[in-house]
Amino acid sequence: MADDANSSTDTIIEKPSEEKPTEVKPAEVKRAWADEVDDPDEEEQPTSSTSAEKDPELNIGSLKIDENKNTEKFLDEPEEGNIKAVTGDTLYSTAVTFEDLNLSEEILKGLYVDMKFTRPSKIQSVSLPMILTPPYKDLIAQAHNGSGKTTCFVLGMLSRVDVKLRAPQALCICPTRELAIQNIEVLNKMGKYTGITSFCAIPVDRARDIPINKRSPITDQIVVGTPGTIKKWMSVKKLSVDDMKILVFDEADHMLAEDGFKDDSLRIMKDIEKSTPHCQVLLFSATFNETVKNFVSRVVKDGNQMFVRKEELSLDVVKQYKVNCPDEYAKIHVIKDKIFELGEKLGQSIIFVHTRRSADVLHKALSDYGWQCTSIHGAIEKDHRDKIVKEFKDGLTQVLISTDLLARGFDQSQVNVVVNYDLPVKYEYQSEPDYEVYLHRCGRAGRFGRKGAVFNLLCTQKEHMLMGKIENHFQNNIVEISDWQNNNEFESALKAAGLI
DNA sequence: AAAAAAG
Repeated sequence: MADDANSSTDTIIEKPSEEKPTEVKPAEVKRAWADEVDDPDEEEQPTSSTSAEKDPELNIGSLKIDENKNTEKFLDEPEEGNIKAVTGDTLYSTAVTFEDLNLSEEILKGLYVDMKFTRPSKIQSVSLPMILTPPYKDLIAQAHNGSGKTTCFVLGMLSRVDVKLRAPQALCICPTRELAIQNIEVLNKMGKYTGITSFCAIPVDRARDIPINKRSPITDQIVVGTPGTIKKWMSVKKLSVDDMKILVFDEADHMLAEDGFKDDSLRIMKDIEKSTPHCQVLLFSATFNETVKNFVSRVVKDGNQMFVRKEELSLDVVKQYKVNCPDEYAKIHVIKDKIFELGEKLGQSIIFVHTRRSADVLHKALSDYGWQCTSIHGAIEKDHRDKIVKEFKDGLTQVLISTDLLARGFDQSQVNVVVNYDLPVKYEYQSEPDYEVYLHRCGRAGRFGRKGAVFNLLCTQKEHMLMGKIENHFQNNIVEISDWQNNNEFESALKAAGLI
């Protein structure tokens, strides 16, 4: 990463007349998310003269907002540490309010009334002007888990499509069915008053599937789905890309990784390029390792880029612990006696496991002890997967066992405990931890700056070694719980995490 | 020695 790349905003280019350009200010101050409202720095950052002319109440460049505005959401919001904006020759204004973005009345209504949003988060205020301002440059955006990336690309898609044109104009590609469903739900809620319609292109159980040749072409403006199904719809010409204006990759590092969906993603990108000269490409993720960062920077050459340093990516508000477990039995008992008994009344928990089989085994073991929980992985019937997720999101279940199916993107604000029953490892080198997946798993807790705790259950020498590498990688100290049977240790852990 | 998607 070019560390000096954050100062390239000196050239002003022609902007639409009603826009008042101000400098993109890469946040350089390190701070914990939850400190945001108490942080005196917030109010003392220099104000740019252009924004002062525009509205004396509005202090663009800092995060101060009109005091008449409801700042409730503001209090909850995570603060982005160290974003670097490489803006090339285009100057963008950061948005302090959603009104600053020239969003339509209909979209604003969806944001305020249905989403109950009051003000853009940091990533939103920086990236949305880049997305919505001509010449609609491509964008690679990295921001913390739970900081509101989905809103960025959903608003981008909603704003850029023409509701009068009954043809697909925006496409969002996700790594799992669950994420596609979640994104389309956000989209539909935010776009409720726009008249824009959407289509979810994901695999369904065969019993419910309508043969594709019997289906009519998609006329919805926005399509959200998984790579295989999108490719299938495109190949039979039921998904036209002729009018495509904006292409989004959610969890983009995984979508463009060698061992992820690279081939599918590039195929789709090229097919769109062939039939539409100017389709804006947006890549969003909380993680971009060096390899994939280099690759995506080549794929999306002339776009805007914002990255976060890896040491600042680990969420401070989500406290991480390592639990010494002498054997597998101890791991199960930690979950049974500590996570269930202490954690249950605190909210919801997700337990991550390495394989489908261990998900089944753990689920059965806990059920045999009489504990209610559910489990999800890719070998489960799709209708049932949807049901498990819905029950969990509706708060009907408290503990969900999952493979890495839900490691990325899954957004359930009530989750404040994550358990790594085993640590994620790289496929090629199983002695190397998968740092990105680790971070994504942790990110299931502490959504939008909320408190959370992660318990890593360690048994073998290898697991301790993996843990050490993770601590070293993110340069953070993970507190040890030495006695897995000690209630006091768990209680003080939960207390330190702010959960009790 | 994997997960997911999809075939």
